[in-house]
Formats: sequence, C-alpha cells, structure tokens
Amino acid sequence: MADTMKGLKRTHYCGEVPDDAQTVVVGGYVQKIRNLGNLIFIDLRDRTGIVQLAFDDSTDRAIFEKAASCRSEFVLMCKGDVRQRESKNPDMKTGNIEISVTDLRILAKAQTPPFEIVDNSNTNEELRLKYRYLDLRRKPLQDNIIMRSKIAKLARDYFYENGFIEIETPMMIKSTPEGARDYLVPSRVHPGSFYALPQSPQIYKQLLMVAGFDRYIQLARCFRDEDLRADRQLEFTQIDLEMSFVEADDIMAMVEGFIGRLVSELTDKDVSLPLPRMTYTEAMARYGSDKPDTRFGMEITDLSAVVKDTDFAVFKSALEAGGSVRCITAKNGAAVFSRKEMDKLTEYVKGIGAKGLAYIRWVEDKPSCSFGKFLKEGELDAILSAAGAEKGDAVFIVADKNSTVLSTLGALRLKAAKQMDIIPKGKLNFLWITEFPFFEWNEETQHWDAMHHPFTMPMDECLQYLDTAPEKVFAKAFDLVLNGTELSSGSIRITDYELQQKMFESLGLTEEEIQAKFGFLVDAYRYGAAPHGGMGLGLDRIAMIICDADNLRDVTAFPKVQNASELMSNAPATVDKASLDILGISLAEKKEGNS
RNA sequence: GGCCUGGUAGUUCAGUUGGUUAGAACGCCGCCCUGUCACGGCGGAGGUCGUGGGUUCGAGCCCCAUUCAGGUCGCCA
Repeated sequence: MADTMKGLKRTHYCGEVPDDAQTVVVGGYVQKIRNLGNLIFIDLRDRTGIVQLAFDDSTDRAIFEKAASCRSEFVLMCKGDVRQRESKNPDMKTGNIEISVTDLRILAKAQTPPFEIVDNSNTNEELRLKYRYLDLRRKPLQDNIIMRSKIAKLARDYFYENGFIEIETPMMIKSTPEGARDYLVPSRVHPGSFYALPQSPQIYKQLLMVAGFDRYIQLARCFRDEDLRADRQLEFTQIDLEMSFVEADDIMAMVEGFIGRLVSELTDKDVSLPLPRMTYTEAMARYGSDKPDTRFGMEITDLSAVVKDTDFAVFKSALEAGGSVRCITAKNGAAVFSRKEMDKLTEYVKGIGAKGLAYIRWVEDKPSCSFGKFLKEGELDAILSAAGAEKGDAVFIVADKNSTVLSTLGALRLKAAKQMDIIPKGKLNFLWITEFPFFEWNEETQHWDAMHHPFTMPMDECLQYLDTAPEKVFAKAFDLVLNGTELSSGSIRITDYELQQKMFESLGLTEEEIQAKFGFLVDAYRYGAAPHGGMGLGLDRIAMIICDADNLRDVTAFPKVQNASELMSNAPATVDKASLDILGISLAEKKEGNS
C-alpha cells in the first residue's frame, strides 16, 4: 500500500523553494536518484522545476531506507529543512539549497517508463504519443502547453478590456456543404438526420452581431474532416471575434493591438505597429504565395519581356498561350544545387503541376544553362542581368500559365531557402494580405467558387463587375500571415440581404438551395444589421510559432496523428450494433478477399 | 488516392560483399561507495531484426506484398 498525505500540506512548488525557506513540504515526481551509499540525493520534479532532496547520516534510518527504495517517476511528498548546499549548482534555479528530509511519503510507485522523461528526448514520436501522459511530463512539452494557456489568457484579457463579450456558440449545428468536409454526428431523436461539428462559428457570430452584441469573442473549437499536416489538426482552436460598426481597418487595428501585447508580454522579440500590408496580387507576383514568408528575399522576377523573342520552344509556347516566364535567383546557390539536386527539384516541380524546370548554375567563370543550346546570342546575358544573377548563383526558371508559374516558384522558393538554410531564426515577420479575389474558378466543376466565404463583402468599386467579370471582383478580406504561416483570416461581411442573395446567385446557387442552406441567415439580415466583420486567429498556430515548434502536435495536449487517429486512446473506434441501431444506422459490409 | 523517408534490446543507434553466438551507449536489475547533480566502480538480465511471402546451402542485409509512423501533393469556402 502506498503512503498517504495525511498530516502534510504542500507549502512550495519544487522549482520555487526560496533560498531562505526553513521547513517546507513539497510533492513531485522522482526525476533522478544519486545513491552514494551512505548519502542519497533525489531530484524531485514538478511543473515548476526541480529541487534536490538529501538523505545522510542525520536522516532517520527508516526514511533513509525508504529513499533508497525509490525509483524513477515515483510520486513523493516530503517534509524537510531547507539548508545551503556544500557545493552549489549554478545551473539550477534551486541550486543553492537542498531539503534535508524529515518525513518521506511514497504516494505512488511507478513502473519504469517506456522512455526516459528527459528534456531532450529523441524517442520516436509514435511511442511518445501512445504514452502521451508520460510525454507531457517532459518540461519542453509542459512549457508549450503552459505558453498556450498564457496566450489564451492574454486573448481574454485583451479583448475583454476592449469591450468584447465572450459568447459560446453551439457545437452541434446544421451541416453547410460549402468548404471543408464536416464531421457529422447522427441524431437519435431524428433518425437519418445529422448535426455537423462547426468548421468555425462563422454564421453564429454574424447572427450575434445582428442581435446587437456589438463585440464578440470566443476561444472556439473548430473541426474539419480533411487530411492532417504539420500545421493542420482536424480539431483546432480559433480566437474568434466579430465587431459591429467597423471597417476593415478597425478590425485590423484591434487585432494588431493584440499581436503587440502578445509579442511584448510573451516573447523576447519585438514587433512594430502597424504591421506591414500587401495586396494579394502583389504577394502572388513577388512571392508566389498568398502567405509569403518575408524573412528572406529570393523574390520572383518576370522574364517574359526579356525572352519575348526567344526561339526556345518551352518559353515561346508559354508566352504564346498567354502565360509567362519567371524566375527566382538563389544567391550563392550554385554550389548547393548540383546537377543531381536540380534533377530532384525538377521532379519536385513536376509533382506540383509544372511541366519542368529550366535552370542556370553559375559555378565556374561561365554559367552553365540547362537550355543554353536553344538560346540566341546575348539572350543568356539578358536573362542573367534581369535575374540579378552573379557568379556563384543559381537561377530557377519556370514557364507556363501565370498561376502555375507563380505557385511553382513560390513553392520552390521555400524549398530552396530551407535547403540553403537561409531563413533567419528568431524573427517574427507579420504581414497582412489584403484585397483577395472574391471568386476562384473551379476547373473541376467549371464554375466560380467563393475564395474566402460567401458572406464576404466585395470591395465597393468592384460591385459593378459582379455579373460581367467575376475575376475583377476583390473582397474586403484580409489574412494575417506570420513567417509564411496563415495565422488568421478575416473580412467585412455582407449585411445587405439583397446583395447576399445576389452573391449566392453568382456562386450558382438556386433560390431553393439558398433557402435550404442559408435561409435563416438571409432572413436575419432583413431585420437590420450594423456593418460588421471579424476574424478568427489560429490559437494553435500562434502557439506553435511562439514556442518555436515545427508541428501542432507539440503545442496540443492530446493531438491526432496523420491518419486522424489518436494513438493513446485509439480513437476513432467501432461501436456495437446496439448503439448503431438506436441511431438507425447500418454499415455497409466490408469487402473481403479479392481486393 | 499519389510521391518520398523511416521501423534492429526498454530507448537512441551501428551492423562490412548475404556467412559462426546480432553489437554500442543510455536505461533497467544486483553489489560497493558520505557531497552528487551526465555521480563513480564491479557484475548481470534483456532481441520473433515491424508483419507475411520469395530467392539462396545460408537473409537484419536481396526481391515482392503488407502494416505502422512522419513529410508532402491532392484536399483544407
């Protein structure tokens, strides 16, 4: 039987025992035991740090024996006298003192854990996720989870101070077939009907504005049934906000105020406000991305004018088809990108939709060009000059239709920068991306989709093109990007029901579909709504970047893995037939054999 | 669904051209040790080489399939 805590009440956390304390009671996990025979040291750990327990010839013999029987991760509580150490440990917060133990309780014994609970664990993540509760004992992970909590608290403090009201919106809502796949929850009371888990509280927060709450905030759990990535979990948290009587600038200023506090209070870095802005069109032209990482250069150069008279068939046909020829220049990249590496990159760009990759490597005195034999006298020099290339550089050129050229070079730019290791660490480059296109042409369905969401207000000067030229319609939408990661997405909403109706029609929805899917929303705006808009900031992604993690799993207590399962609990799991029967659900037989 | 990477003691890894009994470090267990803090010393236990099949006299190593994990493309209004 384990000991009890009877008669002991914790007075200090392990990492916070002050040098001048006298008698203390601490509790924690055994981090490390150093048994020197007639002298035993135990490092006791809790979430605040470590304190050293000492057992020697002044220790009661029974207590000494008990200390000798302790093992890693045993849960102890002890009372003792704080004394100065004979030799201090300057690397420890409590390194000046130790606790001479006068009462020791083993509150729980522990099996040897499947991996060591140490700060810099190299252990396979699969195993750590299976024993997540042990992995979470490690300080780096505890620090991340605690930082996440601080960010959440700061968000509440900041937005509460600015007059926001926290309101919970429902988790069980009606499925809206736009956007990502919904997680569906079957209804027992209405067999054959389903709730959806929210992808965001979008519609509800707009209705809260219609209701007159004026300023709303929620730390909202959101769900999307799409494949996971390093920066994408299927459930995640948004700092979700909405404001009435505002323009886009007002929302951006409010969010910038939060970002300013976030950076100054929770990091050792600086940020200057207002944050820089860039239009979507400019971001695509310069960086080939709507979430550009501006911590390094390597911007895209348009070579179309330089090669307009070329005989090189690849460039010529791209230009004739209305496309372009563009490049990025990797300074001092010729050595990094050998012929072999170039072949790999060529395969890479083919994998993301480009037809191929033309390149120039300037290693020796003369640049070597993958398409040199097709060029006329002087053309290579003109390209190099336009690209700003010098000896030692590598130039990557893509020719195709514009969207392909830009997205390919954008992806290549990131890949090359990572490979060259030129992305500066410790920088926080925030950037607003504004003036997004409203519509996006969907090749598959051959009609226009809403790029942001269909409740986004078009820019005033674009309203005239709604019927005639959808590609000329830009939206009052703005994304906040940090170091190449989309943190946040916001917009001014349509508050005029006639305009909303019109937008739905432009997206190809029939009157019946509009009524069935969004009838209650359209109806709501018939009763009057102040101009409003808002944002959703990805709490997980903010935490990830502030904690310098490269994966959301490292800032999520119990994350899912790539195949959307949770390795600790093995969710999702089958349920028994009786449970399904109650819901009126029958499963298709699994195919056996010849598959 | 496609592509790429990985799976060898509890953990992290090594393992030669396919060749005897698969190694190291840390951890674990036992003994010794009064100032450690990466304690030290001595000894010990611990392996279906992810799984299944194939080639071979012989497979951790070669081939095929499969599974698990990671990254990525598609997807993510």
